[in-house]
Amino acid sequence: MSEAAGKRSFSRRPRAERMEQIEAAARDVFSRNGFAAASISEIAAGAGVVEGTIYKYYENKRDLLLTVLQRWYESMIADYVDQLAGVAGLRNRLRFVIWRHLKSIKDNPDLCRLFYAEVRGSDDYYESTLYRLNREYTNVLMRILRDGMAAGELRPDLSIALVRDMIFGGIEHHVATFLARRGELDVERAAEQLTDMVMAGIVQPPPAPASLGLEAAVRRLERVAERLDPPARGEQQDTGPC
Amino acid sequence: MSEAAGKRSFSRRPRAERMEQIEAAARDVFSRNGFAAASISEIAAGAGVVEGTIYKYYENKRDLLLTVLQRWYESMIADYVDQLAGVAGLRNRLRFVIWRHLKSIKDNPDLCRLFYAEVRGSDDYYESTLYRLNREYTNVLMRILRDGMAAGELRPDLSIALVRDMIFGGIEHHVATFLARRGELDVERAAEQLTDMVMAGIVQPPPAPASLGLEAAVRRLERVAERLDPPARGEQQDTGPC
Amino acid sequence: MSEAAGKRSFSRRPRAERMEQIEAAARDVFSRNGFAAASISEIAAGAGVVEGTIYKYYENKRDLLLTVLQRWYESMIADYVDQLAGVAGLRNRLRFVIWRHLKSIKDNPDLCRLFYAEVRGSDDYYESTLYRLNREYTNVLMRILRDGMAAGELRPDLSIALVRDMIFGGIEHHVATFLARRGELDVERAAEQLTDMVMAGIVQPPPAPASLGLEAAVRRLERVAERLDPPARGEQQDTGPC
Amino acid sequence: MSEAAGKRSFSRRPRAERMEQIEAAARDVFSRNGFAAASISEIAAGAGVVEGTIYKYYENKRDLLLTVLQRWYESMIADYVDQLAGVAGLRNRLRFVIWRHLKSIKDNPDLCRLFYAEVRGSDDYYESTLYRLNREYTNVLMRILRDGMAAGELRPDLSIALVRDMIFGGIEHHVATFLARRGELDVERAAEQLTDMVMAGIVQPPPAPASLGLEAAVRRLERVAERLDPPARGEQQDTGPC
DNA sequence: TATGAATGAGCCTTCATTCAT
DNA sequence: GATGAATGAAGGCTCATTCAT
Repeated sequence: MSEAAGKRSFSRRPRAERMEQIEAAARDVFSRNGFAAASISEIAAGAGVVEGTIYKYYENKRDLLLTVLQRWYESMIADYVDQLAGVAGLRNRLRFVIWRHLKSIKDNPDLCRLFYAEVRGSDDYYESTLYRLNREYTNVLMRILRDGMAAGELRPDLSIALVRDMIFGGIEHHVATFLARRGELDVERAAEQLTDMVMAGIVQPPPAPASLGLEAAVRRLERVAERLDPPARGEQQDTGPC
Repeated sequence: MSEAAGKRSFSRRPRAERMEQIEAAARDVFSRNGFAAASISEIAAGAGVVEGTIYKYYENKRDLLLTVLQRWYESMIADYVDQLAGVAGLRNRLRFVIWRHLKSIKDNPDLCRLFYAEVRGSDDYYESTLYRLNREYTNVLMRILRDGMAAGELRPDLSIALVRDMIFGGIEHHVATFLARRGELDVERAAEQLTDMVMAGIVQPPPAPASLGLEAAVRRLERVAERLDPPARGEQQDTGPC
Repeated sequence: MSEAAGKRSFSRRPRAERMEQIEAAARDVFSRNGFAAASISEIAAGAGVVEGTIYKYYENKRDLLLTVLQRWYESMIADYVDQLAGVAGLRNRLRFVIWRHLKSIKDNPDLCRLFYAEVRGSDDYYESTLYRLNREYTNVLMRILRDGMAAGELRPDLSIALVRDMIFGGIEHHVATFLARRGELDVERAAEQLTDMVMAGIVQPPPAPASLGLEAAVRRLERVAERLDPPARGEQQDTGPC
Repeated sequence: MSEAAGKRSFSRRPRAERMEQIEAAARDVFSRNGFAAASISEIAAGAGVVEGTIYKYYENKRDLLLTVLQRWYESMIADYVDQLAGVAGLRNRLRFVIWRHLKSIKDNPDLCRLFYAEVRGSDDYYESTLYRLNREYTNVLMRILRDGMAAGELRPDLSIALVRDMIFGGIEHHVATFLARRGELDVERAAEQLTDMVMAGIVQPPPAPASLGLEAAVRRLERVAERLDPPARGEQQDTGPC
């Protein structure tokens, strides 16, 4: 029902307007109360229609919720690829994706909460348009990763999907307290740190022990060479005692 | 279990035993139907008591859910620290934490789903015992990270909390399809990959400093060789000493 | 009334009509069982609607009760003032008020019992419309009393409110056994006696001032007679002149 | 059960003590919450016993309420007649009864409210001990009234029962706002006014028109007598001109 | 005598959804 | 297309009372 957006184009305008009214009201009420506590009658009142009218446009309450979230995702995707095109370099692109995701959450915590709490994890999600949109959305990151891997910038043994999980999962976990209205969210800082961590990992790169052994070996060779031919040119090395 | 069909047939039991019966039944029913669709009467029937009895032990339906999940968390925490004590080395410990978390999810996907879908994200969560247990649980990882940082094994500029978010968030995102009964979960593989990714990041390390040193050393050796025997032949190899 | 047994058989009715149906059924059920023992489902069945319909018109069970009693009060007030306008003289008006109140109780003992037992004395009563109606109702008496006082017919030192309490309280106490189905109620007799008692009090009036004056006058006449004809006979009587 | 207060005298002490504890707790809880909202478990907790124990002493919750109110009535009756014996004169005695009743209400508004709201008007009341006590209590007034009537102090045509209704009903109506915690209660003032009103009624005793006519007639007769025999002795009268 | 675990019957209420107008 | 009255199922929860221990 909601998918069939406008069959007869000559009556499309009022229909689209009605739907916008309803969806705006629904977004408000759902955001404020959550799905279960939201009532169709309140949404109807907010949209200036009666309950029955809503069922002319949406199959049921849940369809309305999904539609509201769909609109959100559509708006998020709209200029995503375009904007990304202006960002060059693996790191920058990765950071952009992370930053943008954090920003979307910060800008619409209520919708985000709805999505996390009411939609994702439910059985019908994987058959929904919302799921397809979500895949489209996350695929942007996947492509960046694949490109980076093809370019040799990323380790070839990685599971791209797992990297995606780590990024979106990490973000989601990070914003949990913010979404629960129990903490702030510093988008810039989190984006920077997450990008950094994802890129470079967490371990302190130790002075590579392997090359130390090689170094030592080379030095011994050099000493040998020096005995044969004492240093006289420009390069300095620490030499052992005689 | 459902033999007690007689009228007013008591079966006075110690408090703990009754609670175990009820909680077992509740775990089943909640797991099967989710919170909303679970009915107290079904739980009561499963436990072999009447509905009223349940309210002697639990404030309300939600309290019962939280208690069931509490018991799960308690059991997860029970031997956690002990087991971890047997694991040495930052990487191993990190991998153990990740592996164990994945394993808990794989072993109890239903409870896990309940926790994600019904509890976390609700308003009362942050005041619940469950929240305290969850903090206790995640603190194990936090301590490992802090120790690793103190030992200089981890980069000192990290946000420990963000590392935790990335790990648990990454796991959660990764298991989503499994929890939705739409995919398998390879605990070992995921643990290994996640540990690796978290530790080392995703970028292809640029030719390590060691190899840089080797290059330099080789050049020096070439120069030595040139002194002994000016270049005349085509191929060069490192030869042993006399 | 209960013909509508078909599945999903609507019988769309104007709002007022539906409410009348429901209130009639409610009045019956409440009267028969009292508030607590009355069940919404029984009321709904009696009204030929389903339970949910009742909640379209009334907030809750109690609101329904209050509405039922409101209607009663409204009907009592409807022609009250008009009828009273046809009654002249303080005593007659007072008697009419008392008589009418007794009559209302006799005509609707069930509603009256409901009002006394379930509403008056509860916390929400003083905020209810019913309370306002009750004040309106009793104010009719108050005005009569005030008028009587202004006209000098009533003692000026009276507390009007206390007179009202004595009248309505007296009536209420008097009808208690009748309401408890343990006695009869003779409206005419009670109205007459109460009016009389309220008006004149209970004490035996000492020989009225008028008779005192008569006594004195007779004595004076005797003295006049003595002057004309000094006492010589035994018995004295008042004799005419000449 | 509660009526059989102490069969075996050797275990009476502890039994009586227990009952006192329970009744004290019950009085508190009933007073605070009313009958319906009072829970046996709260009463039990307040008395330091378990629910089951209460049923050893009282048949059921209502029996406990009636017992609590019985104790109150017993205490009210205890010294009633004695005190009244010290009051002489119909008016004084009547005022004492009214005053004492008002005072009892003021001292125990909660118990009074319970009695009015929960007991009186219920079906079992007329069979209860409480009813017998109440009759005993009101009979004190009835006797006063009968005595007053026999002594000629009260009008012989009164319905004693109706006078009682007017007094107790008037009091009850008057204290209603106080019991609803919405007004104060001035015992002395109310007692005085009510006594006065009951005794003397509300009408302004008019200068008896009948005796005025007689007076005038007598005066004419006196003027006749004066013409026959002009005034010369000590008694003064207001005489007309001429 | 005291305990206190267990009983068990019901009712109010909600609200998404339908469909006659 | 819009209306909005009516549906109707479903379930959490309470608490006085009982009775085995």
